[in-house]
Amino acid sequence: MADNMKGLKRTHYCGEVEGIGSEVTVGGYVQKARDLGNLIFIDLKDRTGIVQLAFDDSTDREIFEKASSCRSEFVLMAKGTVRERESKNAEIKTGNIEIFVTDLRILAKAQTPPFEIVDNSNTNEELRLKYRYLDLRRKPLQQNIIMRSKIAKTARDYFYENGFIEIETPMMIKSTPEGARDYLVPSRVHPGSFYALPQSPQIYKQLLMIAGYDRYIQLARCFRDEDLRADRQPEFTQIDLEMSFVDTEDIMQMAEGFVRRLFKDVLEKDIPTPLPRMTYIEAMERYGSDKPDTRFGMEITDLTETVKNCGFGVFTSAIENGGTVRCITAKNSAGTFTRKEIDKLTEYVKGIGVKGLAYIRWVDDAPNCSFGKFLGEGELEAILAKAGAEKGDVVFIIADKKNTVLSSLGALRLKTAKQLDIIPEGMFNFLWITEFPFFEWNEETQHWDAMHHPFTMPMDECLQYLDTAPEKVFAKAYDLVLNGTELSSGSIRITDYELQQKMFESLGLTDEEIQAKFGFLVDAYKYGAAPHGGMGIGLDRLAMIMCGADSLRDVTAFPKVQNASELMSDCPAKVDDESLDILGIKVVKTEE
RNA sequence: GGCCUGGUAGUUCAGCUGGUUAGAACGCCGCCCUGUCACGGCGGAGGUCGUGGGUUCGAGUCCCAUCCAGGUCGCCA
Repeated sequence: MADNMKGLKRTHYCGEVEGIGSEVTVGGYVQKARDLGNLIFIDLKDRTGIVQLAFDDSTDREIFEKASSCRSEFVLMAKGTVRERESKNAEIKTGNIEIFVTDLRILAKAQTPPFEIVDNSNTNEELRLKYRYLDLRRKPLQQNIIMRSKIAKTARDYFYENGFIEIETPMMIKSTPEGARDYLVPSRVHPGSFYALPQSPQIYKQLLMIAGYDRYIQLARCFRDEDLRADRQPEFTQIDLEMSFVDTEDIMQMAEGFVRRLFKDVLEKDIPTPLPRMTYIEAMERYGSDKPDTRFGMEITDLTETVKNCGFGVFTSAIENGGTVRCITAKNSAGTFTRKEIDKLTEYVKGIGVKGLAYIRWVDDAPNCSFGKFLGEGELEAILAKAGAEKGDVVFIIADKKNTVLSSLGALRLKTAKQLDIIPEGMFNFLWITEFPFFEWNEETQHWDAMHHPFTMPMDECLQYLDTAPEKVFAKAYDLVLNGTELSSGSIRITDYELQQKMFESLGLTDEEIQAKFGFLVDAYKYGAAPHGGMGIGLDRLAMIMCGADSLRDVTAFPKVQNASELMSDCPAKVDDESLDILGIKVVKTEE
């Protein structure tokens, strides 16, 4: 039987013990016990830090015996006198003192954990996730979770101070087949009918604006049944907000105020505002991405004019077919990008839909050009000059349709930068991306889709092209990018009933479809709505970047793994037939 | 769904072109130790080499399949 806490009350957290000569009581987990024979030291930890417990020959024998039986991760409560250490430890906050223990309780023994619970654990993540409650005892993870809490608090503080009202929207809603796949929840009362978990509170927050709540905020859980990435979990949290009587500028300013406040309060960093802005088109042209990482250069160069008359058929035929030829120049990379490494990069870009990768690798005096034998006199020099290449550089060139060239060079830019390790640490580069195209041509279905969502307001000057030239319509949409990660996405909404109808028509939706999918929302706008818009800021991604973590798993208490299961509880799991019967569900296909 | 990487004591890893009894460090257990803090010393236990099949006189090692995990493309209005 374990001891109890009777007669003891905690006076201090471990990391906060002070006051030589005073009597304190602490509780915590054994980090490490050092038994020197007639002298025992125990490092006791809690979420605030570590304090050393000391036992020697003047310690009561019973307590001493108990101390010598302590093992890692035992849960203890100890009462004693704070005294100066004979030899100090500058590494820890409480390194000058120790507690000479006069009462010790073993509140719980602990099995030897399946992995060592230490700060710099190298243990396989699969195992740590299976025993997540042990992994969460580690300091780095505790600090991340605590920082996440501070971020959430700052968000509430800031937006409450600015007149926002926190309102909860439902977690069980109607499935809308647009966008990501929904997680479905079967209804018992209506067999064969399903709720969906929200991908975002989008529709509800717009309804709240119609209802006159003016400024809304919610730390909203969102769900998307799509494959995971390091920066994508199937359930995640958004700092979701919406404002009335505003245009783009007002919302961006509000968001910038939040960013400034957040980094000041949580990281004590000054983020200069206004934050830089870039249109979608400029971002694509310069970085090949709608979420460019601007912490390093290596921007895309257009070689089309330079090579349009050159002897290399791959380039000229791409241009003749309306395509383009562009490149990125990786400075001082010829040592890293050997022929073998370039072959790997070629395979990589082929995987994202490009036919090939041309390169010029400039080592020594003679640039090694993959298409050199097709070039006439002076042509190689012209390309190198245009690309800004010098000795030691490698130029990567792709010729294809414009969109393909830009996005593949954008991907290559990131990959090569990571390989070259030229992305600076400790920087926080924010960037607004504005003026998104409203429509996106869908090759599969051969019609125009909404790039953002169909309630997004077109820019005022683009309304004239709605019927005639959809490609010229840009949206009042704005994404906030941080270090190449899409942090937030927002827009001004269409508040005009007639315009909304027109947008649906342009997207090829029939009246029946509109009514079935968004009938209640469309109807609501008949009753009058102030101009409004908002955004959703990814709390998890924000926490990940602010913590310097590489994965959302490091800032999520109980994350899912790549196949969307949770290793600790082993969910999702089958349910018994009776439960299915009640729901009127029959499983016809199962994974073996 | 595609591609890439990985899976060997509790943990992190080594194990060459197939060849005696599969090793190391840390952890764990026992004994010793009065100023440790990566304590130290001595001793010990611990392995179906992810799983299944195949090739071979012989497989941790080669081949096929499969499972699990990570990364990524598709996907993510």
